[in-house]
Amino acid sequence: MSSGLTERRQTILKLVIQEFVETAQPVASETLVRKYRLNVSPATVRNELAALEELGYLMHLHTSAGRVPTDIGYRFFVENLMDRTTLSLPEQRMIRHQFYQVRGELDQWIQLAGSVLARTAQNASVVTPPRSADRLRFRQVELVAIHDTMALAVLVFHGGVVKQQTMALDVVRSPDDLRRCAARISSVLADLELSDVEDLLTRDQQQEGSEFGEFERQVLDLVARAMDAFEAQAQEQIYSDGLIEMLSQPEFIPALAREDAERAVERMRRALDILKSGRGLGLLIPQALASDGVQVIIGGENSADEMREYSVILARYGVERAVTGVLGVIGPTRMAYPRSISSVRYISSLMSDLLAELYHADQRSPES
Amino acid sequence: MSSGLTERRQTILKLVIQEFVETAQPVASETLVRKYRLNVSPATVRNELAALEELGYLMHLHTSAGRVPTDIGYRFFVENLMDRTTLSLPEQRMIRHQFYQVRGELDQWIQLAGSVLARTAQNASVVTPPRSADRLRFRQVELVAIHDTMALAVLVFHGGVVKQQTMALDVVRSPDDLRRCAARISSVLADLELSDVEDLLTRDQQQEGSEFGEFERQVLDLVARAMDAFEAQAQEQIYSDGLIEMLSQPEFIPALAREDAERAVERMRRALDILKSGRGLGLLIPQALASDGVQVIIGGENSADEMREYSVILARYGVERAVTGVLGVIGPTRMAYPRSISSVRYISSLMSDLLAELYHADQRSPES
DNA sequence: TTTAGCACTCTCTTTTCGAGAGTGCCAAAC
DNA sequence: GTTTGGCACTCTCGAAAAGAGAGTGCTAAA
Repeated sequence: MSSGLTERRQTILKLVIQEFVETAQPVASETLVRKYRLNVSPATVRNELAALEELGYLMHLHTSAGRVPTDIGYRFFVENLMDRTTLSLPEQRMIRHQFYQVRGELDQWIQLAGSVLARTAQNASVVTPPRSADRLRFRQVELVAIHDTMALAVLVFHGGVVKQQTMALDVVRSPDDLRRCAARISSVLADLELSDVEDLLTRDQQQEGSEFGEFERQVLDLVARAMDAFEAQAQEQIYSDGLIEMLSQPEFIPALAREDAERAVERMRRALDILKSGRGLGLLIPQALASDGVQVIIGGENSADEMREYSVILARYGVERAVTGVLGVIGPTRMAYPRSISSVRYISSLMSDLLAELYHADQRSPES
Repeated sequence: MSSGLTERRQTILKLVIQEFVETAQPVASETLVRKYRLNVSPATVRNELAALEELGYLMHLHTSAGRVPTDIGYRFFVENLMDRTTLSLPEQRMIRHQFYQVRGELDQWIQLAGSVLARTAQNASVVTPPRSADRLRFRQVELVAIHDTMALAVLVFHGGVVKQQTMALDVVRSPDDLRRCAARISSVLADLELSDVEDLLTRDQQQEGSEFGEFERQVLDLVARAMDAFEAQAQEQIYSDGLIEMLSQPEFIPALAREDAERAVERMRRALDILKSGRGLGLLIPQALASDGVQVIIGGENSADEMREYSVILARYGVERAVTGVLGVIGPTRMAYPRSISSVRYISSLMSDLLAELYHADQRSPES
């Protein structure tokens, strides 16, 4: 009978997980003894493995196969057994340098974060753009003529959000004309939210003589439409990268995953779907947005059924009370947790620092 | 002996291709007779199939399998046999409506074009953003304070290209201060290209007292850097979509593609790589940019070896002498050419019209 | 408690075999 | 001369069988 998780069993569990993560093959008692020079015989290890199985940390695919960790096993590993490493200093330096090279371009940060995460964790990555918890607030608009009957409206919102829209002009307008209109709108709408803008529009429509010229109304409509579109899609945007890295994991290679090739293909297709649609992640992201530190969700711990074979590692980044986003790694449960976690931790703190600079908050994160 | 491509042989070739495109299975003589109610016996059809094979239009995987089209067969089909259809009017209307809904947002056009192409052709799509053949020309800059020590620079270039950059401020600056600086820079750099900007910078550096203040120089540097970055990445940007659609084709499903599952997976991985890296497309796109009409590249006609099993359908879109891009469909050679081609043709002409409006060119494309 | 020995189980691979599909060819029919 | 029925031939595909190998679980001894 099992008498709990003794020291030695923990050691063996740790070795099984490390070995399995490395080789993607069920781990046999003899392999452990040989590879890690344990001072006991395979038979002893077998007894311990059987105990670990009974305790729920390992499982057996069939009688004559080695052991494979369960979700519970991984969980225990992540919480208690794992070496808490950080990325090596040269790696950190290289990553910081890459971010430096795209300084000033927030869009690029997101892409870069995704690509770095994917490369270091050798799995897929997800990044949501930094978002303010507040509603979008208007700041100013610039109107630039592209040619006689077409203008570009550059809308700037609080928090540095910029949106551009082209608009048709009913009549030819001089640059001065445009500038004057932009200035007027900018001052009228300054600091307003979408609902305020809409109120203003309906109020103006109801009274007899409109306060605004026809063109000004056109611009106002455009602003309202742009804000609406932005808020509508704000929640859903998830940038992802590293598909190829993830699909290079043995789980997706029938020759290595000892199983029906059929299933490997089906799995591939599903993984694609998860990343493209964000289904299965939907709940996790708001959750991560509301939590501190690095979240690790292992396999079936995730409520979404199609995610039962995947683990997700997420961390919030950004500046609290100003803008926050989520970034993380997603891959098969057989994942190099220490490396993935440290990578997520590092990138999130780096991004937080970068954003803090931008938002002038001097609350540097502990790491970095 | 074969005596050329008689009428009947052409009919049969057409049927074989249609049947194969539909079912993804080698086509047998009896199937043709039964399904298309030919008034000849299977034996006659077999003779014709043998002749078509000798002429190079069909091939045989092994003795007792039906016929499959060769690249040459597809080529002849596309040039001579294919029904030249267009998308149905309801489809056209729906697509136009979708574009209308994102009017004014060029970035969205590109995404939408990709998604529509992928859906109608049930294959992957590629779209390059519209680019001017000319170098980037500066138009104006706006500086907006994000907070005391951070500003957002919105750079507007000719042709409606907008780029945003954040920049750190060494000292606190008032909105007026920023506006004045932006105005100065805007007028100094107006209509200049990258090389001009760089010249101006070095020239200013060489003379004793700089013409610009320290802050102004900082903004100038930023402009130069942004223009450089833009031009560097301008060529390479390829947006792609429809991966899932393509990978749902039988070629990627081992159960349906009668062959080693191993190979299907490998093929999947390669397809991914092609779309992500754009390798194998590299040459095709500049080529399409220099050609009129819809380009069809079938299988091995493409010089890139990894593309031997794929066909690419490309068309240029945009306004000649102003901005042009390329869009198209990519998928297995067994592709619904009529539909894909008409879809590429329609979307490219639609995008051309939209851009023409933007660029005030009244050269509407023939279709649409 | 540990360990050696060994039977047992299950998978994975290879081989074999038969069924089925479809062709190619020949000789007769039109 | 073209078309067609008949039929042998070829090759694939799937199922079944057999053998090898891996690893366990159990037992009994150290």
